[in-house]
Order: sequence, then structure tokens, then C-alpha cells
Amino acid sequence: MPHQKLVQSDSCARDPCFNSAIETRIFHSAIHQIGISMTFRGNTEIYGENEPAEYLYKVSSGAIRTFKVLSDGRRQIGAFYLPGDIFGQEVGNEHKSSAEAVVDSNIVAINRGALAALAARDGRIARQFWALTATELQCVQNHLTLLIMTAQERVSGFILEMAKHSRDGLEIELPMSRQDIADYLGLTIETVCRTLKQMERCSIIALPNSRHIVLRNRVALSRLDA
Amino acid sequence: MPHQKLVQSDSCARDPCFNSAIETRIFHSAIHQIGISMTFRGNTEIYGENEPAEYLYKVSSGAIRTFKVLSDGRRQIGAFYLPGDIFGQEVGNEHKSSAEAVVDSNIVAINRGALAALAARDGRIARQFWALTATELQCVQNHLTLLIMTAQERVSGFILEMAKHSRDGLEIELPMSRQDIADYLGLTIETVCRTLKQMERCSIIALPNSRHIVLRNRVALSRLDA
DNA sequence: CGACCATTTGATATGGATCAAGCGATGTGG
DNA sequence: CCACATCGCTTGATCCATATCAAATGGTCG
Repeated sequence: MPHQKLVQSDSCARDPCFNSAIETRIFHSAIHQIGISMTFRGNTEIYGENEPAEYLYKVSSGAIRTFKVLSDGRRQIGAFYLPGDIFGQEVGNEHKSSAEAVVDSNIVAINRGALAALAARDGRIARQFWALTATELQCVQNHLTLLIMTAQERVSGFILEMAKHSRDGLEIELPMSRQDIADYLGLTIETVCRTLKQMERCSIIALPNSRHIVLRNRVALSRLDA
Repeated sequence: MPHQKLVQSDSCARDPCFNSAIETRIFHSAIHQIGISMTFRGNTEIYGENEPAEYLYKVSSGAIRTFKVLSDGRRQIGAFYLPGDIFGQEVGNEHKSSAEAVVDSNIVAINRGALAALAARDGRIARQFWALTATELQCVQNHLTLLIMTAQERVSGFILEMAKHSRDGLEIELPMSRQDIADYLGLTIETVCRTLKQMERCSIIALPNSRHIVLRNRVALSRLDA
């Protein structure tokens, strides 16, 4: 799960080649100055695979998923982006994934060309711009590690990721469906359900309803995640 | 599989924010000028997880694997680096994986600080420096896609990747063991063996010996890879 | 209230893991 | 030069985690 805050608080902050908290703030305020605010209803497309990547997006509210659909219809969700996260940064000129709003969402769109122009004049902006790719890399690598693990480990990994985004780190409001979670973790809906249920039986979590998870035993949960 | 050539020939080349073939050449010649050549025997460590990332490395000959070992001993190979590839680029100041020579290898080590200094004076170098992260991202994303597929698809994906590195794209010399392949694909040795054998039975590939694969039917192979 | 869709739960099937030999190179010492 | 130990690979038999198929439940909206 991409997460701008990670960049500030993690190892990256110490790397002279990367960003600092101050630069991050400058960058985000630049985004809001040159960006255009937009609204998307849940389950609507923001951009499609192979489309030219003209814009970068910052999530103001809601949740976004990026994904690829394989030839046989299987869907691989690459990431979920939550408020504060930036998505749409690509390696080339084209989007390598599609992006959809998971629920009704507000996002700020920033023209990549305009941002590049700013970056050309301000090294701090340039560093932040590049740091997006680095953050992305970090997230994909974590995701990769999840995919070689057992169902239990994947689900606990997912819950712990989501918990980082929640206010208190204990109560999680899931914007996404079971199918979304399954496609993110490379499992089926049924396995996700059963695994969650089993964790509930062990009093590791509580499931007041299908979109709400409460952490009851974080230590046990972390243990499940290898 | 990271692959500098990818950066030149792929979509990235068209992105003004990224590199061009000329810049790539300038970058690589800079590496050879400020880099120190080193030799590693097969199965020896180049760097370990969490060590400070002082150097960047370019493979001259041989093959390198980067990997993480999970708490329970499972090993996840993140990538194989073959001649021409650059590895050791990290998001922060520390290596997030360990690196080992797969077979006896020659590599050129470049001080990251020295490269950063060059980059500060030459935007072309800076772009290339950053493009490394982008290339890495691209590769991890491909790897991620492999891991949600069936054993057959993973193995064919792997073979096709390796074929890109071979001279004629048909005859593949594998530097790595079955265990390495298994740990890269998230499978067991036995499954890798059986899958290869089955492809041989279908005349999709030939296996003159365990380290040599010959593509007999590339179309059928690509079809297996979703 | 009834239709609809997401989620849960249950029963069964299966792909890949695990366990266990066998085999074929490579190397070592007698 | 040949037994023999070693190590990586292959092959076979069995098991199990997760997928698949099927049905029940429950929440939401007209």
C-alpha cells in the first residue's frame, strides 16, 4: 500500500538522494496549487492500461485501486491508494495499469508536464517527484513478499498494512470488497472470508461487519505475518 | 530480471523524464571510469540485508541473485542480474536484500556518493541514476504478476525472461540452480523440475542437461504465459 | 415485501507441497 | 583406475492448503 508518510518516516528520509519531510510538504502544497480537484463515483475508471500518463493524482478522500486484467480475465490488484497517497506515476509515458475509484473519491489531478517544469527549476520538487517511484518500488516489494506466503500470512500482512492507515491503528474501515482483497492477495473470496473468520475465532480480530475489522491481539497477528 | 537494455528499448526511452540511449551510454562509461572491478566466487556474499548501501554494482560477467530470508528460513529471490545489469540501487540508505554471486562473477563497484556528485553536475547522469529505480520497479511488477499465476505460467514466464538475455533468444544457459529458480518463482524444486519435464514432453522446450534449455516452440510457450 | 448482490458457509476437487527413493554427475582417497 | 561418498537433479507416492462448486444468509434499495 503506497503511503507518502512512509517516505517521511522511513529510512528514505535519511538518504541525501531522497526527500525530507520539508520537501514533502513543499511538494504536496505545489500539487494543491497546480492541481485540479475531481470527483469519481465508486467503481468508475480513472484511467486505463496503455493510456498516455498525462496526470499524477493525489487522493483527497475515498480509495483507489490500480490493477491489470490478464488475458483469461484474472485481475491482479497492484495497490490500493488511500487519502494522502499519490498514484499514476509510471515508469514510461503510458499507464501500465488501470485505475478505478473503489468508493466515491475526491482526487487532485496534476499535469505531469507542469510538475516536470517545476521540478526543472526546483531540485527539491524533482527529488520528490522521483521519490514517488521509489515509494512505489518499496510497496511492490512488500507486496511481492506477501505473495509467496500462506493465506494466513497474506491476510495478516494485509490487515497490518491497512492498520497503518487507520487513525488509531486498531479500528479499520475497509473501503474495498472481499473480491478486491482477494485480487490483491492472489487468493479467492472464500479463502479471504474463511481466514478472517478463523482469526476472529482465535480472538485476534473482531469483525463487527464485513467492512470493519478491529485488532484484538496485534502481537498474535504480527506473528502470523512471517 | 533487471535488464539495462530494457531501459533503452522500452517505453521508458520515450519519456522525457527518463533516459535515452545516449544518456545510458554516457552513464555506463562513467561507471567504468569511476568504478572498481571485483571478482566473486559462486555462492559468496556481495552484501547483506540492512548493510549500508555504499556501492552500486554493474555485472560484467557471471550472475547475481538478490534475496530475502524470512524468519522461518524460506528464501525469496527478488531478482537475478546478468551481464550488463546494474544492482544494489536501494530506496533508502540500506540494502533491503542480500546479494550473492550465483557463479563466479566479475562486477564493477561504483561508490554511490561519487555517482551522486557526478549526477549533481550532470542532469543526464542524474536521470540515469533515477532510471535504475524505475527499471527495478518495472521488473518487480513483472515478477509480481508471475507470482499470481500457475506453476506452468510462472516457469514459462521465467524461461521467456531468460531467453531475452540469451544471444539468439533460443538457447539458454542457466547460471542458477533449480533451487534458485524455485525460490524466484515461489515454487518447490520438484514442481520446477516436473513442469520443465512436462514442457519437454510437449516439445515446447528441450533439456539437453539441467543447465541448458532450448526453445522448440516459442509460440506455445508464450501461450502458457498468460 | 421482494429482488439483488456481497458475503458467508459447506462439500468436494485439485495443484502443488511434502516425503521418500533413485539417478547421474563430480570429486576424493585407497 | 576404481570403489565410494556427495550433491544436485529427477521421479514417484501421498498429503494438504486452497480453489472450485454450490447453497444459505444477510444487508440494501426500489
